[in-house]
Parts: sequence; structure tokens; C-alpha cells
Amino acid sequence: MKMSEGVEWALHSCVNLAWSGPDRAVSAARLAAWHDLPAAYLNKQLQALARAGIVTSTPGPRGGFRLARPLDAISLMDVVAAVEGPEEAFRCAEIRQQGPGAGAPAAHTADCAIAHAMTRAEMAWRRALAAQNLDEIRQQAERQAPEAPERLRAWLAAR
Amino acid sequence: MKMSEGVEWALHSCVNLAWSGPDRAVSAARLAAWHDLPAAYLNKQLQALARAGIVTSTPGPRGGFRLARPLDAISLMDVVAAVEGPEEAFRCAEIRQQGPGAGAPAAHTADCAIAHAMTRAEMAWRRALAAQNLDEIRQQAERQAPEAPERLRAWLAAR
DNA sequence: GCCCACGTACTCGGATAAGTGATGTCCGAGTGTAGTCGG
DNA sequence: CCGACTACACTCGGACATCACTTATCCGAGTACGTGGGC
Repeated sequence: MKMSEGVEWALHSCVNLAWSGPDRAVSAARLAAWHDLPAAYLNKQLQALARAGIVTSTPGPRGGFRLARPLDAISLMDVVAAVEGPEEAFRCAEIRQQGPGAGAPAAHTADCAIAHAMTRAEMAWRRALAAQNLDEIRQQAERQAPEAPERLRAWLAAR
Repeated sequence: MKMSEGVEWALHSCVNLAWSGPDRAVSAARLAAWHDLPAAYLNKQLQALARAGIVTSTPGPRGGFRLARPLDAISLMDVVAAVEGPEEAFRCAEIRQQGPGAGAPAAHTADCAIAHAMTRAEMAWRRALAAQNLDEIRQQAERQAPEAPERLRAWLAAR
């Protein structure tokens, strides 16, 4: 079980967009170059964020992406769901209904105990993701590297 | 992000092994046939459980697998870790250290804020998995289908 | 009748192929800008 | 000099390859049982 790298890219990009400021849109190519990522593929992830309403996109020159709402209104869960899709990691295939082990049909109206337990754990994960918003991430990143926002703005302005 | 189907198979197999009783070993082929699964591939998952010390394997005729310890001493986390591997789903690639965005090396001694947040959520998931043991699963399954254990034992005895 | 050696059938275990989704790349539609031409 | 038109460059957006990992399969090493022969 491996989470897509696009999640990490998308999260960093959101913070970078916040540092860039709401006035100017930043193109996928700029965001990708900042961390030396494949631009076209990062664009794919940003499109997913746009579909989820996390960022807005504007075409044409001076276009690009910008945040659709403040960082503190974007949770980790929002970004993960946008990039990874809304499906659960564990998908019950109902194998208990297959083969000689398939019991009476009445027993299958109730949820599979295993699926229920796995879903419960996954909900804990989702709640933990939803409880953290990107502004907290930004604040911690700025404590570690206070000069980062200004460096990004200067780099963007220089091109 | 998708969890391997082997997890579901392994969990069902553990409960089935418990129902079969500790006296007799059950071969991978029998366990697979019970739910109409590919035998050789289920065998692979059972080998992973054996490496993790969850089940023991005995070769030769009348051989097979049996539980290495009681169900209430096996957590969901044990099985998931055995089948999926111990790695986290989110793996920080440290993209902040790449490209023009790479800050001063000193900033990299601290954990990436994003990785830290993602790990925190994943720990909640792992704790929720570790808090549930397979005996609880078995009890719930027996409430839904009380005849299931006896049906399995009869089916195993008939061959 | 009892014991031992042998062959057989069955098991796990790991090495070896397909299928599917993530990863990466490319080109087209659309848009804002700047330059240019005409009034 | 001012305004409108035109061409261009830059952007997103989705369609098209490539790769890794999951899924699936196969065969070999090892073991217990049953059988046959010898004592």
C-alpha cells in the first residue's frame, strides 16, 4: 500500500501558493521548477485540486493556479481525497460469499465484520487528516525556515 | 492508494484457522477452496503470516498452517503489517530539498512539517488497527452466522 | 507376527510470468498581451 | 495621437506511452504416511 507521490507535491504546492500570495497566479511550470518536479505531471495533480475546489485555475498568459480559499480552510484530508480519490484503501470483496464457505444469504445482509473493523480504523485515519489544516503546516514550516516565503516570492518575481 | 486483497484473505483465513481448531493443520489449498480463491497466491499471503510469526507451517502430508497463538493475541495491525509490509503509506521524498526551493541545509535537520502531519494521521490509523484483535472479529462473525464454524469443520472433515 | 526400508503423494517455499494502476510525456483549445495598422 | 484588429506566446486540460507493483502461476525441496519385503 503506497500513497501517490502527488499528495506530497500537492501539499507543498498549496503552501507555496499561499506564500506566493493571493494576487498573482502561479503556473504549474513555476511550481514544478521550484522543487525540480516534472511539470506536466504536477499539472495533473493541480487539476485534481482544481476539480476539488481547492485551487482555481486561469488560462492564458499570466495565468496559473491560486488558492480558492485560505489555508486554514483546507485540511490534509481535502488534499488527499482530491489527489487519491475518495475510495477507501480497504475494499471488501465479500469473499465470504464465494465458494463452499458462502453461508445463508441472510447472513450477508449484515456488514462483514472484517470490513467493519477495517473501515473503523480508516475512519480514525481520515479524522486525523481532517483535523489538521494547511495553515498549521505553513506555520511549522516557517518556524523551521523563516526565510522560505520571501525566497519563493523573490524567485517568482525574477522571471 | 489501494490495500492488497491479500489482507482480506489473510484475515478470513486466520478466523477460519481458529474455527478449524488447533489440533489439525489446514493446507493453503483447503483454505483457498473454502472461499474460491487462487490457492497458490493465498499460499503466498500465508507465508507472509508465517514469517511474521502469526501462523506456523508444517510441510508434508497432513501438513498446512495453524495459528501460532490465540486469536485474541493477534491484532489487525499484525496481519496488515505482515501482508502489506511495515512501510508507511506516505513516504516523504523530501522534495523541499530539490531545485531552487532547497533552503539552507540546516533547515533539513528538522522533520518536514508535511511528513510529520501525515505520519501523525497514519499513527492514528495504526493504533486503531492495533486496538482490534481477531477474536473480536470472530465473535461478531459468529453472532451473524452461528453455524459457520461447524459448517467449516464438517467441510474440512469430509475430505 | 513384527520391523525396516522404500516409494508415493502431499505439503510448503520461492522463482517465474501477466495485468493493472501509478507515473511520465505530449499536443491541442483557449486566452490575455503586445504590436501594428488605419483613421 | 488614439483605437481597433491581428498575431503571438503562454496557460491549462486532457489524450497518449512507460514503468513499477500487485496479482497470478508454476515447479522443486522436503516430509509423513502407507506399503511391501525380509526376518
